[in-house]
Amino acid sequence: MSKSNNVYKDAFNRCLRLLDETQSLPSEPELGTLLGVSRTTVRSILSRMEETGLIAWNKRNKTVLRTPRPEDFFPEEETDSLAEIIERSFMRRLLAGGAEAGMQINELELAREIGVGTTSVREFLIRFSRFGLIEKRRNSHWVLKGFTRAFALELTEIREMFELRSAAAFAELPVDSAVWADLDRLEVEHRQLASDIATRFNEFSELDERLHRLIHRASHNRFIVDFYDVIAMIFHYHYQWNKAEERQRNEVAIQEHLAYIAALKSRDPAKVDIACRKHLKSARQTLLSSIPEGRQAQPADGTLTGTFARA
Amino acid sequence: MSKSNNVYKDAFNRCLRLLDETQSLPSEPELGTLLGVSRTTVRSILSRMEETGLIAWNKRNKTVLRTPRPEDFFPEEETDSLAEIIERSFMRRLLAGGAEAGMQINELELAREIGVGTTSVREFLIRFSRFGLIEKRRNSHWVLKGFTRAFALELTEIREMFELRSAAAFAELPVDSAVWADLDRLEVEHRQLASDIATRFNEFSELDERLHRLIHRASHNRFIVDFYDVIAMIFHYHYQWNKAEERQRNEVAIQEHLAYIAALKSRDPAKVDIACRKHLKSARQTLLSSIPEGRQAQPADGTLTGTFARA
DNA sequence: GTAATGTCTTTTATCGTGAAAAAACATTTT
DNA sequence: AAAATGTTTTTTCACGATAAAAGACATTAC
Repeated sequence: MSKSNNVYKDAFNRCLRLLDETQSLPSEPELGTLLGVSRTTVRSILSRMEETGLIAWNKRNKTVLRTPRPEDFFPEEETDSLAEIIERSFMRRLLAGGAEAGMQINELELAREIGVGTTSVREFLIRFSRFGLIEKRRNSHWVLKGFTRAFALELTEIREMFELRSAAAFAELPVDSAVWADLDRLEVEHRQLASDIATRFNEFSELDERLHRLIHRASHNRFIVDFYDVIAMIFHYHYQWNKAEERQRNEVAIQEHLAYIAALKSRDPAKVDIACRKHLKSARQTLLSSIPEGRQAQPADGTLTGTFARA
Repeated sequence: MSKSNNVYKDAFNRCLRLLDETQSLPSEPELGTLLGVSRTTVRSILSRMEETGLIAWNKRNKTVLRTPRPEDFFPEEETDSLAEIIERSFMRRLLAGGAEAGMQINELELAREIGVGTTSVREFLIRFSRFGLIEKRRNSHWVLKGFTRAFALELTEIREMFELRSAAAFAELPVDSAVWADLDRLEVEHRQLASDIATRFNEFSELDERLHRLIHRASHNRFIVDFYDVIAMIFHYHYQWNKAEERQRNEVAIQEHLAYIAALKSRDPAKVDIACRKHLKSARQTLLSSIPEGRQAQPADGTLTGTFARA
């Protein structure tokens, strides 16, 4: 089947949303930058838009003829990259339970179950291995290390080390640095979210990631910045996994963030250290509480497949 | 061409060396464990040994008939795994000069030049990316970030953080822990090497890695332990790259190691901290001095190929 | 009856191939 | 002549296929 054209479909959908706002589209290179794709893909998009009567296209002239209808969009599920599909599928199996530490992971079976080629699965597993949840036996299978309490503790240990250092570096950034404006913007968004918490509490995770990434970037260390990918991945799935008291947890976290932001703005190392420690401590608690020691939940339905096999 | 049988060839060679010592070989499963391969591979090895008259093989009876001759061995270069071949080839290009930050890496070209399939190169690059020297542009090429001073500084920053913590954890290990025996053994080896330094100075790098890995393991943190892979890789190639004053550098390092070991054995946190800091500081100096700021050496011969292309 | 050997099956490692997407080059338009 | 469009080439991404290697099962030896 070779390669899916999800890049084209996704960019097409995003381009459709642009149509609402303007009467005519910009030049091809400009559109390419806007959508983050090559001109080749832009031209495919324009071709289809012309065919389906959305625009009239003649050289530099791309006039919008009508507003897009729901049926103009490609189905959402066709816009995901293979890597995303595999990751979701793999994580669902991992969190669905029955995936205990020490189990073997079978590339071929995983590929068959997801309905993709083995190469893509292999590449995914290699990329995924840096999260510390799986390990390769040379010339043989992968071993699941498990989403355990030990994992969470090791992860948070590094996180705390890195974030304390980054926060300290952040506070020392010159006052004319652009980060202070970014921080102000994040503060405003935090306040808005805090006042709308009843309805928008699930928007917190995105804000959370943005704040922490901003702080980590102050370290100017690629290993620290890259490590946030591990944290972000875990929290992304953790938020989906642990919905208990989500609203209350997020409400607390927002207040901690605001205190943290205030401390950073004070540029007082001692204050920064205290606020940072406090937030990290409760973040660790939240994560740990979602991983009961002897977690071995069985899947609710018959979904348990042979992806993970007893060793 | 599918897959090379380097696992078999390498295990065969290693098995040949066993022949010198014994009159008859152990059982197939035992040999498998010994050589780290499956019984399937063991049987292939035994078959060939029988064919070439090295052993007489009848069921459980594997009698050695003669000592192996040089021509019995497979050539060394046929025993390397593809991943090793690709890594060496890639690193040679990287260190040969002309590989400046920002350049593009071309998978196809790299594959062609090394004479392997693109899949293997892709997988290598994904694995290699965790070292922080290259970065992927989505749906597009890889970008070389370069073996620069900034890289070395970021690397050592993390290394120092991790090692100080590991060393502190090491000193707190109970006295009956097995690590103290390992440490004693390493101390002896260090002393032996120190007295033979004139002839064996190039054996230091292996000892260096063993000591640091032992210490890092005390952290009981997979991220810290795994990070040593990055350091090991860099130092491995760095040792090949920078031969200037190698003997003297290693002599100093051995003394620092011995002081470090003594500090650990004292189990006094303050002493450990001092010895660790001192050694890390000179390790950083050594690494930094091998990366002159404006390094842009051109290759000595016409080896510069299109693997790295100007952006 | 445990542990080896003998045989058969499954999985991993690697390649060549082809479509999607990017990038390079050539031509036109303003 | 700078920046767009039109055209061609190259590269990336993903698949199925195949030999090497691992693993499972059946049989024999002690």
